[in-house]
Amino acid sequence: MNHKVTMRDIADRLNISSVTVSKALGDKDGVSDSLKEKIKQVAEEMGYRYNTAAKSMKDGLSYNIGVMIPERFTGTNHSFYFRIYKYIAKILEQGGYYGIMTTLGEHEESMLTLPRLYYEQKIDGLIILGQIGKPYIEAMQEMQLPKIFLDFYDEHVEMDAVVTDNFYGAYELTNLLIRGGHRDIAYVGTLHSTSSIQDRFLGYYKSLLEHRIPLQQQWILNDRDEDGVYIDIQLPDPMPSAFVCNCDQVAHNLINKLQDLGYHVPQDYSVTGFDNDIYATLTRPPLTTVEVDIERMAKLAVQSILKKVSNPYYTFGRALVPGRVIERESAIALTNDADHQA
Amino acid sequence: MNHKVTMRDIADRLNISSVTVSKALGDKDGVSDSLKEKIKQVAEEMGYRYNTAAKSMKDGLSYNIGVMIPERFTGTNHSFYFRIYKYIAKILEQGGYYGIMTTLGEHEESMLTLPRLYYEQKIDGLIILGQIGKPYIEAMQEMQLPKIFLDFYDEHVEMDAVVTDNFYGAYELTNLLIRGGHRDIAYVGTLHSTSSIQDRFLGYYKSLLEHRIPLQQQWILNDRDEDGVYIDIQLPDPMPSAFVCNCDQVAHNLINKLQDLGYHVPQDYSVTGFDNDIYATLTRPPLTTVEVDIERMAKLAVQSILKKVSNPYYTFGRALVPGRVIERESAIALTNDADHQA
DNA sequence: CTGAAAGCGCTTACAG
DNA sequence: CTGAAAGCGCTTACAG
Repeated sequence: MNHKVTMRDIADRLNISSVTVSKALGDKDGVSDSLKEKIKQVAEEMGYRYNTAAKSMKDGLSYNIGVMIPERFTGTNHSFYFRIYKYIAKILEQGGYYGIMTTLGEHEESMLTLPRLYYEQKIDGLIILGQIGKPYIEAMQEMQLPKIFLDFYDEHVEMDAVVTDNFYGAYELTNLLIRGGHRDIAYVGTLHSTSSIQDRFLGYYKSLLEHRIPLQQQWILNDRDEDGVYIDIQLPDPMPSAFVCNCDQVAHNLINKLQDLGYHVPQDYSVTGFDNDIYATLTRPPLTTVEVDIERMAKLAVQSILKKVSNPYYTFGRALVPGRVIERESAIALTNDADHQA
Repeated sequence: MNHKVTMRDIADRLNISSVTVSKALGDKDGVSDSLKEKIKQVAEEMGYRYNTAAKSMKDGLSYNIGVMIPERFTGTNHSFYFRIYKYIAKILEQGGYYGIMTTLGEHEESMLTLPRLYYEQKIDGLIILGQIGKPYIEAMQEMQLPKIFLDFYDEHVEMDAVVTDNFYGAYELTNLLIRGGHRDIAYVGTLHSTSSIQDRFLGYYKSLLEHRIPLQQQWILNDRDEDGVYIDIQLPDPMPSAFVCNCDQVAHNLINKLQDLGYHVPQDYSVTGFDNDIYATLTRPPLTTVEVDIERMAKLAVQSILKKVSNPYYTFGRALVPGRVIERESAIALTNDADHQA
């Protein structure tokens, strides 16, 4: 491996100063074009590679952004996390930054342990990807570091957040069902679990309100426990004609359960999902759902955090990324002759 | 943000030198216990955070390991990549390192563009996670950097690799089918696509050989094209009684296809997968498959790359991580009365 | 257009 | 046990 080539080595070879080499390689003014060319050429020849650590020390920036993913919620949705992290990493790289992912274990979350990344000044900003508990959110406030929430938010703390427009997506989905003649529509999701579940519920509720359909408490079905672990969904009695599920995976679980009981989807019951993730196309029938624009969320999150890095006073509140309803086969219009009371 | 607290600030506050602070905080010898305690306390009070960049410059190490994932293959298997990357990141962190993921786009792969991470000395080592093309593998040889392959290998280059014991896993799975009375067994996977597909095929073949069952060329079925994109699987005529698929997703696709044609799995045909990923439990019936020990692969990969960082001459060749056969419902013993010729 | 000096925050080797 | 000096590789501000 020999000794690594530095600007000084290039300078020595050309009998010039390292300052000039620095200027040339950084395409700064103050070097004649001919010398600049020569320097770049020699740098190439000698296999010079820029030393980021030196730059980092100079300007006190690591050029890394942390992405913290709470372990509690990754259990279910690997594909979403992988895809969005991939975009985040790629977009950061285009901006001269790199992403460092860290998972927040349940133990660290409950002990309010801040990430090592922070204590080692490894990062200039932090994207928190996925819902974390309030105590931890509060503990994080002491971190002297720009940070944003991605894919969730918390009203009790003034933190910038980038989220899908969950409210509007669920509203549109419910409207679609109502246009299809459904009036008995259940919502599947534990309301206090995450901001997404809550906002999707409210979109569903808004649609009911607009169509003057009363909200039935017994048609709000829990899908997970306090820890976000899926539970067996208790079917209500009487049954609705359609189920608006808070995510594709839950729609998948529900459809499996209905099918196991001998029902047919969508003939007996219409079911909708949310996210358009792997479950949307895997489920049979494939799900009518809302596609989350993962790439745009990643891009907005990266742009926002980088803006906050260069200006710590920059805030934007809550940025909504619109989704898109995708109609597949798990939901159909209600036919007049069918009677859906169990 | 004020000015960031440095060791010098702590030293000034206590009227000592920064050397002593460095020793105390690094738990080195040469500071009295009482002073050491005092220094740590003041550091805490002042909100001191260690500056990794300075250390990096000092010893020429970034304390980052790159993880390169070729984009060409991530399309299919997000869950695997997410899980293994999560483990890699976690285990690196335990070793005082951080992971930086970078995807290798198809364009970069064909243009033989080396990752920016390398040119910026951002990493001390590189884990290449997922099959890449030979030309790129060769281009990578010029990188002065410890690197290992994870989840694949290439015979033509002497590179260390950590892989599942694909050969043995497929061998055991095929043995299981043969013990169940199957003798007409097809293999599903495009042989020249990846080392995993090839090795799993060879395990299948070894099992046939041991049981003196001739290999039938028409029972080796392609599942993807040159670019790794899944193709429609052409069913052979005559049909076998069982299919050994090179991965769970392909088993999933095959089962769907068989079911669409009106066949029943496993009553009409037994089908096995490989990986025990999300498809294994999603598919109906759930798949008999081989569980890949992702955590152990990640751990071994991290240990190996860190060993190579501290000693560039360390090599270990090809490390095999054993898998584990999991019997579910997609494969059953052949009953005597059934006749499986189409 | 070119370069000597200083400094970013730490650590190592050495002197007291 | 404590600290002054030097250096890691770059860049910025200033002088020539």
